[in-house]
Amino acid sequence: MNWRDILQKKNLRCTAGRTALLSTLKAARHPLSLQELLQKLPPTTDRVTLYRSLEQLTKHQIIRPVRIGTGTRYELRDEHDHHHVVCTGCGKTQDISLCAMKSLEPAIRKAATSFSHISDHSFEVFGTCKRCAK
Amino acid sequence: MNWRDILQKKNLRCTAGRTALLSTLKAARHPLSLQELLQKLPPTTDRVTLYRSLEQLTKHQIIRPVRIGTGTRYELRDEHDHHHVVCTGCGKTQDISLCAMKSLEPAIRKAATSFSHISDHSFEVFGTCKRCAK
DNA sequence: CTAGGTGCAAATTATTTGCAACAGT
DNA sequence: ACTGTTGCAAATAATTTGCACCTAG
Repeated sequence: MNWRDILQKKNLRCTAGRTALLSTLKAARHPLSLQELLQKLPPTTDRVTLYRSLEQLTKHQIIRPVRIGTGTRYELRDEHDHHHVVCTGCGKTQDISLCAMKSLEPAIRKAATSFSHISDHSFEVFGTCKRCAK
Repeated sequence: MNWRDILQKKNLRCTAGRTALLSTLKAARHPLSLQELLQKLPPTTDRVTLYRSLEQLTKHQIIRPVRIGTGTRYELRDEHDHHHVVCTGCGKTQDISLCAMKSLEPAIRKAATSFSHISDHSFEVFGTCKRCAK
């Protein structure tokens, strides 16, 4: 499935900026901050447009904000069977291919008594990478 | 153990501002944003001082930043056997008294091959509260 | 054609920094 | 006293808003 189809399915227009953004996120294989995106995307990319694209794509569940350290980063939402380990020293992240929700979901649904339904979750693990530990 | 002891143990000075901040976080029983803190703390509280206090207390592991929705909120770090369910509609949070790390830790340590050690984690669940679902 | 998107300017808001005065131990 | 903390002013950076123009469908 290409970007065009994904966008159209949500009634979003397929523009050059958006496909560039999505491809960049895809290529990165780990969450990118606004800053990082501005660096990787063509220099003509407008800050404000990027803000708005991220907002739209997030709202339509195509990407997901991941809150790491101080800032927010974004990743494609398609593969959510993994989480991240983040180095508190240098910010480097490594994927871990397990999903916290898989095992915990039943208990959480039972515990979240004042909630009507659960839609998403975020799980980040923090530590020190071998490089920073030296 | 009172705030004075906790602060002194970390070589931090026990000031009125800090104890007020800690007591407020304690009383809230759920993570508070900078905004919320400014509201709850005495009106003389300085924004900048609050930023710096939060930074210090975070660095010394007395409090912990929790990234929810758009912003960052803070909570005491003492009881970490719970997580939060956050309503994406109104921001309301409910505690769930289970710890994601308990069951997942062994698998995570094994998977995080490029990490020297794991220090912390954050786990947030998003959903819609019954009120917003209507 | 026409509603959704974009780009630029400008307003807001959030966060950081420098420095002199102050307070805890 | 000595050093960490605070408060204020001011610089920076981040995010939002308005509006005219553009473009995918």
